[in-house]
Amino acid sequence: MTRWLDHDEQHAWRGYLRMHGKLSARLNRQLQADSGLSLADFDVLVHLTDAPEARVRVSELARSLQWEKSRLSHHVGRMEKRGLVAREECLDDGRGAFVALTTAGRAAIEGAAPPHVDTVRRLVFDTLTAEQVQVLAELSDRVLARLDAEE
Amino acid sequence: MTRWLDHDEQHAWRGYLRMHGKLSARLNRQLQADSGLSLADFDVLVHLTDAPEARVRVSELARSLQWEKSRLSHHVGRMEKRGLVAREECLDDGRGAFVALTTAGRAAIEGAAPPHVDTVRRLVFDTLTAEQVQVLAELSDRVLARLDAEE
DNA sequence: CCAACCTTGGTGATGTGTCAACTATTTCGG
DNA sequence: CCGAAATAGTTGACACATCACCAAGGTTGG
Repeated sequence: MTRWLDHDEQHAWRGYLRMHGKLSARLNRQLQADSGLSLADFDVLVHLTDAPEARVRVSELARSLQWEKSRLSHHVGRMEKRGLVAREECLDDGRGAFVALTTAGRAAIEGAAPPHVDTVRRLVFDTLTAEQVQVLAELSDRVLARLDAEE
Repeated sequence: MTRWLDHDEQHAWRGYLRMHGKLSARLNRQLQADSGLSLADFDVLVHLTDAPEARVRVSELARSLQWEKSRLSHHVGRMEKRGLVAREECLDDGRGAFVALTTAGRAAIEGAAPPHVDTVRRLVFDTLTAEQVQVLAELSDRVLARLDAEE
């Protein structure tokens, strides 16, 4: 028998969905307007700058972004066309490929990051108490663990 | 000067993004597999069943879903093609239109809701403490208020 | 060695979201 | 009343996500 959500649960669930919807829309718009990047572009570029030689194997990138490989492949194709990243072949493994940060890509992320972080801070961290942030982290980890456990 | 996120903030932020990504992907997949509906379809149908005569003006639906009108228009078009909803003209206002629930649409939502709620409960509410749920609701309201204030 | 199999990565079709431009109708100031 | 502005909704172009499938290179057991 299905147990429906009670009043408080419904409040929490609807609030969460609503917040995420509006928040991500806002962040996307701001990023797009300030730097011409989408959130997805931003994530890709962040992962590349974090890498030792600013290049990462496609499958590793997919894993750390938690993206499907085909999504990443399409996305990298579009970013490549815009000059933000470049594909490089892998000598060790003929099937493999690297995604590498270009100069333009580095410039883009360096320009995009400060206003983006400012916005996140203003909308989220300056708005919440330290305790709320703490609980958000715990709660996320917990749901993530549950998701992983159900694989 | 940009203040970067400190360690705890970064943990919370990354965790939240990761959780939302995986959670929504999972919910979408489950709903799709069980009932052939997407989360977006589901939301539309829920709002229609909540309405007095199971039909709502397009702009009101857009407002309560917090969707852009063009998104809704496209989506309704696709749902109409699948027989889940029907468009009806509005006599009071020649520009206006209603979106109405069809019999097939009602059947779809009634079949989809129980397994969906079960999944949400299992992944989220059974996993979290009552206090965490409480904080999630508060925190969502707070960020939403901040977003609204910045209009 | 080599045939079956697995892994890496890409492709095309289709559904979905966003933006800007558009049509049709209503509303309202003068 | 008339014409400008506001409102309701649609459309087309394009970015994006997902699915099913494919191609080519690697791996391994017989």
